[in-house]
Amino acid sequence: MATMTEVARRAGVSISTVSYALTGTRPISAATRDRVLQAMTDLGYQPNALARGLASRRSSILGLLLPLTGRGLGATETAFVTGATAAAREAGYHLMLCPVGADDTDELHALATQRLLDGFLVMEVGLTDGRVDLLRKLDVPFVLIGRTADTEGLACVDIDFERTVEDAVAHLAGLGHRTIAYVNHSRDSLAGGYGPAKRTETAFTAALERHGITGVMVPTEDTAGGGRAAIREARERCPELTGVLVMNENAALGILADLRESGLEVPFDVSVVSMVTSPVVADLASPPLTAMTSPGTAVGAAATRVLLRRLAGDSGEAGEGQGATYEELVPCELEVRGTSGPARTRKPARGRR
Amino acid sequence: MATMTEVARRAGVSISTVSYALTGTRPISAATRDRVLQAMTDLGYQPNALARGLASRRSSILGLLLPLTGRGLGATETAFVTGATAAAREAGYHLMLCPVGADDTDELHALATQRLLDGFLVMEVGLTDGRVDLLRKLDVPFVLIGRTADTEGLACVDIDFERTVEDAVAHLAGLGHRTIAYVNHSRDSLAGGYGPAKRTETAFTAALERHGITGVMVPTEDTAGGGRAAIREARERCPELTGVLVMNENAALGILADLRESGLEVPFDVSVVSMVTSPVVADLASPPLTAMTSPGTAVGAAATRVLLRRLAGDSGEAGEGQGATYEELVPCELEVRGTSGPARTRKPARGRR
DNA sequence: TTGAAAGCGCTAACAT
DNA sequence: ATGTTAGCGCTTTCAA
Repeated sequence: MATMTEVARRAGVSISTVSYALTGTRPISAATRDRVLQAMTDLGYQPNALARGLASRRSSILGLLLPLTGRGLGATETAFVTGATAAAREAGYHLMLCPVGADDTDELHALATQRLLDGFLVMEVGLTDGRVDLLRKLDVPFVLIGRTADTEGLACVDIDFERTVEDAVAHLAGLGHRTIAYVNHSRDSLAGGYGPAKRTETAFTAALERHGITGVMVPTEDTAGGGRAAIREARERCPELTGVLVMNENAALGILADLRESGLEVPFDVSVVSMVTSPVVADLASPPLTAMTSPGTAVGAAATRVLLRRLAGDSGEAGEGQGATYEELVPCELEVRGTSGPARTRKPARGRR
Repeated sequence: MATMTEVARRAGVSISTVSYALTGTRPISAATRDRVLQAMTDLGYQPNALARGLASRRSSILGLLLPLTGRGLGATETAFVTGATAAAREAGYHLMLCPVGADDTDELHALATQRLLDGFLVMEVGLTDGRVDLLRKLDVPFVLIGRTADTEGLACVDIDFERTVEDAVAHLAGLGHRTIAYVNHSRDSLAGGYGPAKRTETAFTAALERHGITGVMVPTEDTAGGGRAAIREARERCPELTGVLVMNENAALGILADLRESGLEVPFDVSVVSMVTSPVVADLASPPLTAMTSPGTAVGAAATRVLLRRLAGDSGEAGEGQGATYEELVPCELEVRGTSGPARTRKPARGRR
C-alpha cells in the first residue's frame, strides 16, 4: 500500500522521476533508476491501477460483450473467452466480462461512457447488431468476434465458415459422396439472421454446385433430439444420401445415435462430418467424429490482438474514427476421425433400414 | 464525456450536491434532485468509474481467479463463471477474469495490491492452495469456489460432493444394485490433492458401507477413452457389478460406448449414473444419461453473493480480518434419464459378454 | 537528466 | 439541505 510519494522520498528523487522510472516514458540515468527500483522493492510498491488509469486516461482493461442467455456458453464461445483473456493478459491488459446482449443498448451505452474500459470485444454478433451501431456512434474502439452482414469500416475476426463448409464438402466429395445433407442451426436462428447459420447455408449451396453434387439443408435444434429429427427428415427427402455435414455438436451425436438405431453403419453406410467442433466433444462420440476443429482460442486471441493494435495506433491523429475495415477469418481444420469414409457404391439392403 | 462539474454548473448547484444526488449518500430536496437529474440527462452524463473508484477506494470490480490451462474450461467451470458474472452485474459490480494458477503467486500478489479489485473469487481450488494463503496474508476479501482441506476461517461455496455421491449411491442401491463401481478422476488428480476426487472417494466408501453394498473405485482420465479403460478394469475386478457411478462426463460417454460394444445393454444389464453433469451433455448420450446435475450457475452466483456480503460488512470495524468461517454446499440434483434402472437379478448369459 | 506543479473526475469530511 | 475543499495516487506538461 505504499504510494509513489513514499517511494520518491525513500529514493531521494521527485515523484515524477518515480513515475518515469516505472513507465519508461522518458530517459533516466541508470543510477537513479536503480535507486528507484530498489526503493520500490523495499516498500513492496505496486502502482494504484485506478489512479494510474484516471491520470493517463487508459485503464488497460478490455470489455468482452457477451449475451448471457440461460443456456450457457458452448465450447467454442468459452474458447473465445479464454483465448481473449490469455492474449490480453500477455499484453498487460485485463479482460472484463460484460453480460450485454444485442438489445441491451442502454447498458452498453453506460458501460462505454464510464471510461472504465479502453475498448470492446463483441461476441455473438448478429447480421445486424445494435451494439455495433452504438459503439461506432460512440467512437469507442471495438473488434467483433463474428461478423455483421456489412463489415464496411469494421474490424472483425471470425471463423471462416465459408471455407470450412467448402473444405468439409470437399472432404466428402473426395470420398465419392454424391448426395449429402447439411444439418444447420435452427429455423429460428436462420430467420433471426444468425450469421453462421446464414453463411454456411449459402456456402453449402455454392460448394454443392462447385463439386457437381446434390444435397439438402435441414435446419434443426441444437440438441441430440434435433439431430435425430434432422437426419430422419434428410433421409426421407433424400434416400440416396450418403454424407452428412452437421453444424452442431449436440445434433451430431444425435445423428450418430439415430443412424445406429436405424441399422446403418457409420462410416460404412453414411459418413458424418461435424462442423466447428471441439476435439473433446469429437472424441465423445463413437466412433469419434470426423470434424472441422473449432479455432476458438485462436480467434479470441486474434481479436484481442487486433483491438490492442488499434488502441496503440489510436494515439495518433484524432478524428480518425475506428480505423480501416479489417477482416480476419480463421478456418476450422479438418480432423479425420472415425465417422467419414468412402461412399458406399451399392444401395443398402432394404432390410437394413 | 461531461464531468460532474459541468452537471453542477448546469443545475446551479455545487459539485458535491451532484455527487450526493448520484450516490444517495445524504438527503437532497426533491427539487434540487430533479434539477440535477435533468442536467445529467441533458448532458448525457456518466460518472467516470476510475475517478469514482480512486476517490471512494472501491472499484466495484471483482476478480475471478482461474487457472487457464491448455485444456479449456468444462461445462461446470463455465457455469461458475457465467453465474458469478450475472450475480455481480445484478449487484452493480463488474467481474474481471484473472488467469492466475495456484502457483502464480507473484502475479496474484501484484493483482491484489494494485487496488483494482475489491475482492476475489477463487476457482479450481486445490486441497492446499498457495493463492488462498497469499490472499489471507494480504487481508483481501475473497471467497472460494471449491474448498481447501482445512476451511477454518475461510468462506467457501462448493458443490456438495459428499451428498451427491451419497444420493447417487442411494439411487442405485434403491434400484437393487449390490455391487457398483466408482469411476473417479485420474490417479494424478488424486495424488495432486484435487478436492473433488478425494472427497468423492471418501464419500463413496462411506456410502457403500452405509448401504451395505460393495464396490470398487477406479481412477481414470477425463476422456471417453479413459471411461472405456475404466469400465473394463472395473468389470474385470468385479464381474458381478451392475451399477456404475462416474465422475466425468467424457468418461461416462466412453463407458456407455464400451458397454454397448461388449454386448451389454444399459440400463438392463448395467446402470450408469453420471456425477456433476450438465443436462446438455447428459442428453448427448443414448440413452440419455441419468445424472447428478451440476449446480454450476447457482454455485457461481452464491459465491459472488457471499463475497459481496463480506465487502459490505467489511466497512465496519477494521482489523476484523476475513470474517468468520463460512461454508455453503450445493448438492447436485438427481435427474433420472435413460441409463439407470433396476438391477438385473440373473447373471448375464456368458455369451453376451 | 531531473523537479515542480497542475490536473484527471470524483468522494467525503467539514462547514454552514 | 447545501456548499467548500482537501485529497485519492498517479501522469504529464512546463521549466530548469
